[in-house]
Amino acid sequence: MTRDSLIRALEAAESHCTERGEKLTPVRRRVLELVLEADAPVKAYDLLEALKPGPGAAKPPTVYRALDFLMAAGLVHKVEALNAFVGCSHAHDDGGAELFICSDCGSVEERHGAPDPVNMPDGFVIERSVVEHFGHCANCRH
Amino acid sequence: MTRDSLIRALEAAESHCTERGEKLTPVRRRVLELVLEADAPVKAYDLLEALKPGPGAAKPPTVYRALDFLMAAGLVHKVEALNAFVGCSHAHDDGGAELFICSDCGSVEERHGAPDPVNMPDGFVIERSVVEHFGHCANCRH
DNA sequence: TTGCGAGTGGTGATATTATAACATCCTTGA
DNA sequence: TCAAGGATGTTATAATATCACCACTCGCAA
Ligand SMILES: [Zn+2]
Ligand SMILES: [Zn+2]
Ligand SMILES: [Zn+2]
Ligand SMILES: [Zn+2]
Repeated sequence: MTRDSLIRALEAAESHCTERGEKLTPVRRRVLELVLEADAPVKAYDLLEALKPGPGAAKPPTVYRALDFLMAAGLVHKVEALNAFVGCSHAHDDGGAELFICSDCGSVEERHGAPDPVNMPDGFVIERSVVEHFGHCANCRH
Repeated sequence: MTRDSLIRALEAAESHCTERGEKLTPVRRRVLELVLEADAPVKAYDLLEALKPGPGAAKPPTVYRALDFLMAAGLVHKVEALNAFVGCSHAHDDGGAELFICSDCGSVEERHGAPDPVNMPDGFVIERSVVEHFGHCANCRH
């Protein structure tokens, strides 16, 4: 992610929060920035490390609170199978995204609007879906 | 799961392992039994507790090794979003299953053969997919 | 102005989930 | 008999996540 697009993403996040009547506070903004800067899913404790140099050394709850907020706002997604987090440039409030994660380079592509499963159990109503595909991206195929 | 079907599942698991040239040892068998008995995804440390009464009190590695083995054999799946495990009655060696998990009662239904995603990034090759749907089963709809 | 209350973040402790590293035991077959 | 591999036991620790409590700030109403 280039410097410019990072700045644009942060501005978009700012107004996205405002629209929701919420505040993108400095801590939250900094965490989002770190997640967006990373070129692969990033771990909570790596964020913690990255925040250390700042004035108050951050503790775990600080990071997890920020991540919870950002996830609720649709600005960050959790990769469940990795216990790691990725930035989202779409800012969609609906929970679900379909993630394609390259096991070689760590790059993550996000897609939306997957159709409902074909073979759903009778009467089941989906509330939230976790869909994570692991494999090799076009750049990493040998 | 009834007593009878539990026994049948264990027998099937036994022969499934034999076919693969592997052994369903007592620890592994016991862990599989516990997972199959549960009517909801079960946590590793709950298994650990359940194994305690036995002769040698089990330690974490024991449980995780058994789970690793059972997952490799396709007898157990991990629910990534819950850090929990469910038994599989299909014994499919290919990694992927599509899970429908009721947030009310914890019941899990498994389906297979979901079609490839429609909107895949260009050139991406999927190796393993995690698909977990959370919602409400037919019994729990209000 | 004063005081309340919601929201936010700091802090120390702790809970939960998972693995590393090494020792022991047991089978199997040369 | 002995070696090799695999399965398990054991101790410790790493990695991930939450709890409980306090302090600060801001907006707002009495
Ligand atoms: Zn997204
Ligand atoms: Zn790649
Ligand atoms: Zn299965
Ligand atoms: Zn249900």
